[in-house]
This record gives sequence, structure tokens and C-alpha cells, in this order.
Amino acid sequence: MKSLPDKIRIKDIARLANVSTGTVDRVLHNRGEVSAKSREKVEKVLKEMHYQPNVYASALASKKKYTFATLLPECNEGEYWSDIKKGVDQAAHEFLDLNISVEQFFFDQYDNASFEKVAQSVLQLAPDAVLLAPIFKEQVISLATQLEGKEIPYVLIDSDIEEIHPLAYFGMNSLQSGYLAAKLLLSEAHKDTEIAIFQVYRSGNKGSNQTELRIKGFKRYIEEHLPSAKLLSVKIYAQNHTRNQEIIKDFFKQHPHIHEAITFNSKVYLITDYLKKLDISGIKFIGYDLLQKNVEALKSGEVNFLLAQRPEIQSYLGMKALCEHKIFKNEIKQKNFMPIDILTRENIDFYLDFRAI
Amino acid sequence: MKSLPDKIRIKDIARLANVSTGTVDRVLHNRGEVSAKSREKVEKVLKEMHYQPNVYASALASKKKYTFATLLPECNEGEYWSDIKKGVDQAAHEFLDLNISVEQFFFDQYDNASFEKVAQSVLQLAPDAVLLAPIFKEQVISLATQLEGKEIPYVLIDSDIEEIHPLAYFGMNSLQSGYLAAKLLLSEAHKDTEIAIFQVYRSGNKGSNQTELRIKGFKRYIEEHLPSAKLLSVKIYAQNHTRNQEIIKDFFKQHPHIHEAITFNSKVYLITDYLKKLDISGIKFIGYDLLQKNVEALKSGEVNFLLAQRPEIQSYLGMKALCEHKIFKNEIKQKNFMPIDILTRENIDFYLDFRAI
DNA sequence: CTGTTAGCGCTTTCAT
DNA sequence: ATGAAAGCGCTAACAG
Repeated sequence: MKSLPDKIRIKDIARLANVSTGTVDRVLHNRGEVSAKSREKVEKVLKEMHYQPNVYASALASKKKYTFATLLPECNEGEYWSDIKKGVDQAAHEFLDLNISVEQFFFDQYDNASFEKVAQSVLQLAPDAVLLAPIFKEQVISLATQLEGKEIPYVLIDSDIEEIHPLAYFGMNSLQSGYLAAKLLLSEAHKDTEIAIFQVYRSGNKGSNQTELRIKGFKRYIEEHLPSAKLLSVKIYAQNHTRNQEIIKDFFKQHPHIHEAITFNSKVYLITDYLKKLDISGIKFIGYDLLQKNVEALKSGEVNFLLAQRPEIQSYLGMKALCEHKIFKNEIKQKNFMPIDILTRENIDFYLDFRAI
Repeated sequence: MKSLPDKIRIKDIARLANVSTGTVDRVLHNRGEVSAKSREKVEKVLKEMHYQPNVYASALASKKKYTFATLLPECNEGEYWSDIKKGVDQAAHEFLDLNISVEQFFFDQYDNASFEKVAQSVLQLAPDAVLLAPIFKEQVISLATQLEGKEIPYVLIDSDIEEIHPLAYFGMNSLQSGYLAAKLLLSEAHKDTEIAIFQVYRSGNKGSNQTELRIKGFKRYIEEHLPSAKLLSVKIYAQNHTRNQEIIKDFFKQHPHIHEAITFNSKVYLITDYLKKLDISGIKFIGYDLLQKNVEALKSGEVNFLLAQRPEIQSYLGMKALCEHKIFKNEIKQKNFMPIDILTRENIDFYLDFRAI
């Protein structure tokens, strides 16, 4: 049971400090010249009264206009990046009344030239803040350097790059997610078990940093807990279906004792589709990300676990961080790791139904 | 790349509909008398222009004062209900500028008379909305009936009651969480395995509805997948420690083949503490809820999985729903099931570090 | 360096 | 039934 103190206003502070509201506003925002004496008086009263600005009034009165830019892969509905876009859209919607307009730029995730081109447009726009997915390391470093030169803050989502200085990073800890994947897949495995690793390639996409880290984490678990287990890599090229089917068929003919399998990018559904066609079953399988097709595979039991996070939260929080930084001048935490969510056919529906933002 | 349409205001609507802003406001809020003709014109323009009110201006101008009440178990830091309270506090903080004051009432979760007493105080306060945890079914039904009589909306959190008509429910689907617990515990178990179920009782607390549902879900999985498995219940009374240790020791002497165990309330740490003292290990163990002591047991490997949700989100969303309903007159979804989060020693830290609200 | 003042978009009261 | 106008708390331009 608590009673709220009547909220105190700038006007109250001004009266108590024997100054005008204008002066209070100036010390609140470090704007304009204020005499040391006035500043002191005001700051004292501010602290004593625990002044908290009315965010609604503040937002309403502020005349500043901001432009935020986002730089993300283009994609179709149901794919990973479309969820990321949803978070951006949601943030953009909430930002409207804060006089923030959001310009979304898209590039082809399999073509670094397209990224470079779009990066140019972003620089030309000279936005007040930028959100980007650092798919192409080299090109991102170049863009980041230029943004830093212009003192435009930017946040990274989905994967991280060490060499640059973003305002913040929002994404998963890939290494640990690989480690967890191994634990879930192998905690009850036979010590000499044979594990299949399916790697799905696509031209133009030379295995992301994220995937590498997941594999590293996966192998670390195996070194620690199952040093005599055997890892068998199977490489698949997304384009050639009949060929792939052959590869997989041969693989299982040669290795009939495989009971565990994993895919480190988000294409696990591709593999389980082949397995279904080839009538291969009884394999414990783990994959990543909640693509619609992956979810179907999870629900039908072809995949046992999906490791994921809510992509839309990553981007939403990234946008919010930019907003907090630029508009409300709040401190932003630099490394923001998403929880690693474990999904099974038993909890996936609640996960998907839940509106997290 | 999209450009935002300049936001249209009530003033614009008024001009386009040839009425005054007052009239527009009247139709927007179904307040006061408006001629059918005016109403029509305004509604037409409203729709055409996709009018979205400026929430900041609206909040600022509104003079209405609201009081929300919460009715929750009292508890100490680190316990389950302290997280619930955190969500309430967070919401209360955000509501300040909306002229909503939150009065928190607490009762003793092991004493239904204390609930009745506090319920009286709530009714006397006659708040505009209520959030409550329905621990004592009978007493809650009585309170709910009176609230419904006064047309005071209320939301239920944590567990649900069928007989009453809350504005909304926020909590876990207990049945499914029991089913999932069984799956995680037993998916690779031997078909004749013996499973220990530890039930921790406390005087005054006669096994909650929630616990019953979890057990029901757990048993359903076993019927479906392991019909010949044996379930062995062990009853423990929280108060008598030396006695309990004896009980557990005897139990494992009589049943040396137990490899899986579960606790359905949040006291799994109690049991693993006994096991540690008795030097019993190698048991796969699942529990519920992120009490600090449970987290410790998870991290040390004594517990393999914890099933949980973020309690503070439940209460935060519950409060938000009341707010959306009373202030913004939005539709509220009635059943809101939380995701069932699966925690292991590998993902718990990211889960705990993540600021979800 | 400081005080005054005109709004921001919306709600609400008061005349008409 | 409707319009005009005051004012919510804050920002920012302006005058001094």
C-alpha cells in the first residue's frame, strides 16, 4: 500500500529554486548559458525533489525531427529477415509521435556489391542513427568507419564484429548456442557415437561468422564430454536437388549408425525434407531459427529441437536503444545477448502465440 | 525506403469534415451527443485518413485519475512472488504520467483468512481495476463476483479459475508444461523405467490447482509414450528436515534403479539438497521456476532442466492489459499463455541477464 | 545570463 | 448538438 507523491513539475522546481522554468530547462538539458549559482540551486532542488520529467509532455513539446536508417537483407515473408523487419516496423510505428522517421534500406544478402551501394545511399541521407546487420564484414567495417567519422551512432544486430565501435550489439551468443546444441543432442549419446553435420551452402554466401562460432561451440562440448565421438560433415549446395538427394543417400548408406544430426544455419528443413523422401528416420536432429518450414519440421517430429531467439526483439531493442540514446540521452548497454530459446513440438505453439512486443 | 505521411491531427479531421475539434473528439470517444450526420461525416474522414491519435498529447491532456489495485502474496526477495511484484512496480512506474496510481495489497499465501481480509480492503477502495493471483479458489470467486457486480475489471495471473470472468488471464499452460517436463525427462528413458515424483507439502497449502495440472500433463505423456513406466511418489513436509532425509534415504534404498526424478512445485532445490547430503547422484532431475536456489542447483548440475517463464512479464502484461482496457479502450485477448521456457546450465545466464521489460 | 511566452495535439468545460 | 477556448507539462524562440 503506497500513496504516490503528487508529481512535481518544472514549474515547481523553478519556484523552489527562485528561477524561471526556462532556466530549469536549460540545466536539465545542458543547453545555453546558466550561471554557476543558478545551476547549483536548480540541481539541488532537482535532486531533493527527485524530479522525473513527464515523458509525454516532453515528447509532445519537442520540435526536433530525427531520421533513423536501417540496413538489412531483403527477403520474403516467412524467412528469418522478415521477422527482423517486423521489429523495425513496430519500433517505427511507436516512434511516430516522437518525430522520428525511419528509412529502411535493403540489400541482397548474397551480393556484397549491393550492400556497398546501399551503404552509399545511407551515408548520403546522413541519418541521425543507423541499425544494421553486418553480413559482409569488410564492407561493414568501411561503412562503420565513415559513420564513426560523422559521429552517427549505429547498432549491430544478429552478429557482431569486433573491429568496430557500435553503440550496442543485440544478438545471440553463437558460440554458447553451439555448445548448448551439442548438449541437447548428445547428453545421452553413446561415447563413440557418429554425428552428422549437414552444411548447406549457397553461392555468394561463404559461411557466416555466426555459423563458424556455432560449430566451434559445438565442438568444444564434444571435446569436453565425448572426445571419442566422430563428426561427419555432409556438404550440400542449395541449388541442386537431385544431386543432394544422392549425396545424402550415399552418406547414410556408408554410415548406417548415425543417430544424431545437426545443421548450423537455418536450413534444417531442407535436410529433413530429403530424409523424409528417402524414408530415413530415427535420427535425433537439431536446427536453428524459426522459419515457417523449420517449425513444420519440428511439429511433425522430424526435428527434435530448434534453437532460436525472437528476431523481431533483436531489431526492436536495437531501434529502441538508438532512440533512448538520441532522444532520452540514456546510457546504453553495449553487449546485449539474447536468451537462447529451446523449442520443441511441445512448447513451440505457446512461443509463437506470445506477443513479446 | 518509405516516407512517413505527415501525421494528421484532430484539427485536420475537423477541417475535412467541416466540424469542430470538439465534435471529432466526441465521436472518437463516444461521448456526448452528436448528430447522426456529423458522426457519419467524421467517421468517414477518420477512416479515409487512417487517423491515429497522438498518445502523448492524449495522455497529457487527460484529466481523469485512475486507481488500480493489486492483490498478491507477500514474500521475500528471491522468491517467486518477488519477481511478480517487480513487474507490477515497473508498470506502476510507467503509469505515473497516465494519472494511474497503483495500490498494492498483500496477503499470506498460506492463510486464506488473510486473503479475505485484504479483499475487503480492496473492495472498500473501489479501484478502477484489479490484478490478482487466485491462490484461494473459493475466496477469489467471492471477490470476483463482487467486482463483477461493481463492473470493476480484473485480471488473473499465474493460475486460472474457470468459474469467473476476468478481463484476461496471463500465465502458463500448466498441463502442457507437465507434458513437456515428461518429454524432456523421459524421451530417451528405458520403457520400464522407475520415476520418482517428489511432492513437497507445507501446512496451509493443500496442493495448488497448478500443480495438479502439471502432474496431469506429465502422466498423459507417460500414458502415451511409456505406459509401462513406474511412477513413485515421495511426500515431503517442508518443516521436518531430519525426517525428510530419512524418508529420502529409505526411498532410494528401496528403489536403487531410479534414474529420473521431478518436482512439480518450485521447491526442487530442497530435494537436490537432500540428495547432495546423502551423496546420491546420477539422477536426471527436472523442476520448476527460477528461484535463486533452483538456479544454483541448475548451474551445479544437480538439476538438468528448469521449466519456467518470466514471472515479472506476467504481471507487467496483466497491468498493461488493464491500462489498455481502461485508458485506451482497446480489445484485450482473454487467454494469454506464457511461453514455456526451457532452462539448462548452458542458457540460464543469458536468460537471466536479458531485460525483457 | 534569464524570464516570458507561444505552441505541441488532445481533452474538457462552457457558451451558444 | 456544436464550437471556442483554456490548459495539461514541457520545449524553444525571443526579448531583454
